[in-house]
Amino acid sequence: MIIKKRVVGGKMPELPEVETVRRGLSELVTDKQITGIELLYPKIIQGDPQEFIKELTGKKFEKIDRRGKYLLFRFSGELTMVSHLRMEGKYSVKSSEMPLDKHTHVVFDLDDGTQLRYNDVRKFGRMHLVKTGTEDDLAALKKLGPEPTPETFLVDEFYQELQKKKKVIKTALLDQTIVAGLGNIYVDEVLWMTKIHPETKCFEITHEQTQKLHDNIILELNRAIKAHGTTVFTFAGANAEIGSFQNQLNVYGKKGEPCARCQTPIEKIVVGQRGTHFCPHCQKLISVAS
DNA sequence: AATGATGTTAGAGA
DNA sequence: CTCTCTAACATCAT
Repeated sequence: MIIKKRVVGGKMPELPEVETVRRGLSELVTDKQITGIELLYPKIIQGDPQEFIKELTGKKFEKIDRRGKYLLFRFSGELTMVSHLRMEGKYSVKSSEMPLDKHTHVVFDLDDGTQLRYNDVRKFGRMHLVKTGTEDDLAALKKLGPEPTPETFLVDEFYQELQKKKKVIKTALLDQTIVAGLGNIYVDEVLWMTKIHPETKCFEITHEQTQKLHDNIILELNRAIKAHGTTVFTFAGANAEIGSFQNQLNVYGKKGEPCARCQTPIEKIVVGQRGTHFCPHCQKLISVAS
């Protein structure tokens, strides 16, 4: 007996966590066939739940892709399930013998006696079934900015976008339309790395700062992917913490602790209704124009 | 005990 | 179109 159950997905599904889930789940479900689906909380499904069950039953997992924080499950029959974990969504593959967790909302029965289970305490996650190739027509994916890779995320375009925006940089980086994948944690980290105050107006950020910010976004997300995000994998009842990125955070959740660069205590404020951590010494607000 | 905060995003309203 | 605020929901800390 090796692995009885495995939970893939942690509490912080930003891009690195979603990518970690994608990689972990790919190994667990690829080539398996869905023999049945139970919807314990049908609101997770966008569109007609009965149609969702009917269409996917009998289909086989071919691969899993990712776009921003969205998982794209590719099935036989030209079907794609677009899945967003929102705040606390998690997938697990377990034997059908294992009791269901209290917050399991969707169960896919697989042809090897296991089940792919979707668990989500706050029920914010959503799944959407579309014909493969039409996923970009979904409003959510259509407006998504470039993936944060050197090939797709271009400094000049980034700078042009920022120059057009009147809102503050923290809010802009969170909204997924300029660049996809950053969430509250990595935005705070990346702004600290680049020494930009989170309330800096986008149009006030210089080209040089934009270049550094761009490079740091790519660097930081890749570092986090390498550390497997903060994902917790569960092996046969014993927890094994594989994701280790929380050890590399510099400001998120560090209120009152000394800044790693200058020892000034990290402050926590609210920006755009989101908790925001920064170093008041390293990240000065240059202009207060509003 | 009641209130506020918690990783996200769609949708409403200005 | 852009921007801001709230709702969706459960749990935990204060």
